[in-house]
Amino acid sequence: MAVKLFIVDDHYMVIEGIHSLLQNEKNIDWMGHASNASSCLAFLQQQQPDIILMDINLPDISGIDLCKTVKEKYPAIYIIALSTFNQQSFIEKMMLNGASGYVIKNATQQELMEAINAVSVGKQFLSFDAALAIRHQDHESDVPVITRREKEVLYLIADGMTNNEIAVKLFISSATVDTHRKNLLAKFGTRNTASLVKKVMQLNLI
Amino acid sequence: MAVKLFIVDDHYMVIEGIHSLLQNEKNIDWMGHASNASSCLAFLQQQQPDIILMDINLPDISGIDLCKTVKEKYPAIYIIALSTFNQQSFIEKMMLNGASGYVIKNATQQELMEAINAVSVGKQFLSFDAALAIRHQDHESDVPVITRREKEVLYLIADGMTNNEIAVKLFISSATVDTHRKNLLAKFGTRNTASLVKKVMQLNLI
DNA sequence: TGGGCACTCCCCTAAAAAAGGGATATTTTA
DNA sequence: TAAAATATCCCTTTTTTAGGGGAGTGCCCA
Repeated sequence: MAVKLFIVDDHYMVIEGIHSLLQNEKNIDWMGHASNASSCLAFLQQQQPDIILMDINLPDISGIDLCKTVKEKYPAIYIIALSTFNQQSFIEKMMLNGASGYVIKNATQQELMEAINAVSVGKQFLSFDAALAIRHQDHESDVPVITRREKEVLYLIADGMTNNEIAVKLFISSATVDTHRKNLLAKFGTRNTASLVKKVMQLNLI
Repeated sequence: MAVKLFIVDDHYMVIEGIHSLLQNEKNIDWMGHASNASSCLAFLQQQQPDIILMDINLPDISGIDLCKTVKEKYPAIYIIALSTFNQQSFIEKMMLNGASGYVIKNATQQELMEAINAVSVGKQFLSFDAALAIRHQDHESDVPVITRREKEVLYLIADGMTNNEIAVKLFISSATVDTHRKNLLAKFGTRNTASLVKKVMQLNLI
């Protein structure tokens, strides 16, 4: 039985490329494509594919959020994330939000078919390059647990405010802000504000 | 006479998409593709196409630099930049480096052919969406122009190094590093390191 | 009910950065 | 070639951080 496939990607050339790669596959039933999240959701109200190939970068809502929404409304649909090399950090979130696999946009026809076949029977598929990327990420970026107050202070630090300014804003002493700042540096294992902000941005906490 | 076309893009799906879009065009002579800058340059030593469709994001050298190199060595080759929506800021640089046009990766077959036809007779082609995009960019996210040295210093600052450490690393005085730091703060319109790093990360310069 | 945690505040010193200023080579480029 | 941009260096002063330390209060929960 053919797998009903739908694609969400804002790049027409990518859609055309995938279409071209899969046009000779007999067990693929090409249902069409959407170029943004909202038209994808509109389509799903009419028909449901078995598998959605979903880009992470979409013009309206991010693929990460769209993935979550789709899985909540249609748990039976399997989602394969489509990603670029530079987006490894998002892939984990995509998987957490219910994606069953991901392939990188320069995957070959063979790799793409492997992914579709694996996912269509309920397995997970992680493309080799991306799996490598995630492993890298795993042992160098364990997100520390920070408290509510620390997070507040962190945001204000990243906005360029000094301890004194933050103290005024939060109605606390600048000594307290300093303590929070020290704890943040310790928790993130960073030496100074610059590396703290960089790390926090990389972890997408801001 | 057929236009000899070559493609440089690191995403196989995009190449396949373009190939598929153009396969029925009689006046296109598909010469092949490269997935990075160095294999593109290697190819050009053997054969020269009339037009290169060149992605801006390449794994080794940026398309912007590759464009410059190619135009210096082979001025007769016309280059059309391939871009994503988010990369409007680079397009201008691409044009400055000798590109004759650009199309966005979700261009239709018709748009792509218009671009190729225009460029092959020496005209410029600016895709509508991208032209709009450039106008948008102008007033909402002006990425400041920073020098090579400033960029080096910026990276090291974001890595948490102090002026002294950077000075040792770059074999310059810490006073010089301080000057670069001041210029960076001024150019990005930020008050301190924290907001500088945040802004730079947001602009995807790191 | 007592330990753990979050939040608050304070002390100290040394280091670093921010914010002014100015100056002089060198390299690019128009 | 001359102007412009870039890279280099130095000065002062003030503000801010970093890195130690300790310490009290309130809250949750085992």
